[in-house]
Amino acid sequence: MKIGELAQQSGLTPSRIRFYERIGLLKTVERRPNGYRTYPQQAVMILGLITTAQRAGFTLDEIRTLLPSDLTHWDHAALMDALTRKIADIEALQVRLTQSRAHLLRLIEDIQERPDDMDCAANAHRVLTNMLSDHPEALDVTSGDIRLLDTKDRRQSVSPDRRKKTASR
Amino acid sequence: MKIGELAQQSGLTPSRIRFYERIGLLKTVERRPNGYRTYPQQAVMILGLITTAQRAGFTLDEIRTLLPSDLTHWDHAALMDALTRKIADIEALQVRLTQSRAHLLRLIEDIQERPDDMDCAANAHRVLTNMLSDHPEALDVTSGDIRLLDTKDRRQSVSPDRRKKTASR
DNA sequence: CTTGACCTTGAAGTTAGCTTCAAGGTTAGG
DNA sequence: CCTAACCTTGAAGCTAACTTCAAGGTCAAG
Repeated sequence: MKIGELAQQSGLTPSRIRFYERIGLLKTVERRPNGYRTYPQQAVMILGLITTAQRAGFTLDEIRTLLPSDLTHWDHAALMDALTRKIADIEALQVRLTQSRAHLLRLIEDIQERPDDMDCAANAHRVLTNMLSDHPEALDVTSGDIRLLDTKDRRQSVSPDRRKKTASR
Repeated sequence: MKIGELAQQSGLTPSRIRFYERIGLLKTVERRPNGYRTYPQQAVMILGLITTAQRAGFTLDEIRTLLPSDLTHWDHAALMDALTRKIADIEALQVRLTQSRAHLLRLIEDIQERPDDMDCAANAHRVLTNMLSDHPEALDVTSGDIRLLDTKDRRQSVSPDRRKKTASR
């Protein structure tokens, strides 16, 4: 099977498949005399596996370390471990989302609850003050590193702009 | 207040504050004769507001369009609309996470449920087949664009690698 | 009058996961 | 023989939200 056909059958683009090969997620495949890649039927399954894992929140890096070159020889322990940790990540994210949602709902209520005798400017100030004093860290779940989330750990190492919450509290 | 002090009080880095100014999220501030930026006390609140909004899942772009130059003059309708939509986004993501979690749990169970008379290779194949036939689109929530999620709409326009699910199903 | 902690700027780097481009070789059909 | 639809490669571009770098100005203390 040439790359175009594999693309059709897997639902991915050829560029994506070549990309996966480049980063070592797919092992280098056989070539025809003319240089064209030739894939075995199994490749469809591997690609399906990869996209499924991605949807479950695994990064390509994680998938690469878990995927054995031989699909029948998995590292059972590592796999179970990864699955378990990913579930924990998802749960942490769920907690965070629940809090965010609640926070937004409270905010909406708070905005609508303007006392009759208060003008918009004062109300804006009231709401803002409420909001900023609201989450005394509550939302700071600083969750695990699940890639469904944009949690790129923005902490710093040792660098020019080295302060960030130096003092206070 | 100079930028360093604002950084301390807000918990952000100076580079980040300057960056926010560059992209038009913060309006250009006053300068001292020597070129240093000078911030009013209010700036702390604005930055707090921005980071809070970010944690709730708003992108800087969204925040920019919602933030009025005068903190006491909000576009009430647009704000409510955005908040409501963000809540919907969060809920969509929660649905997706619940499905992912369930999927992973089922997978773990499935792996452990190996029939006594089956070897690991065959079990691997069984599990894989199960998994790939499992989600007949169920996980394809293709949720809203909440930035907590890595949902960069990978659909294509008109391009070289123009096929992606041309036929099938 | 030197040191070091600030401040300034514009440009380039980072991460993840791809896509797009440029410049070409191959092949099947008419 | 030509054309269109494939295939190849390496390099560069994209997005978001920053950070880092280089090269330099400012200022208070000792």
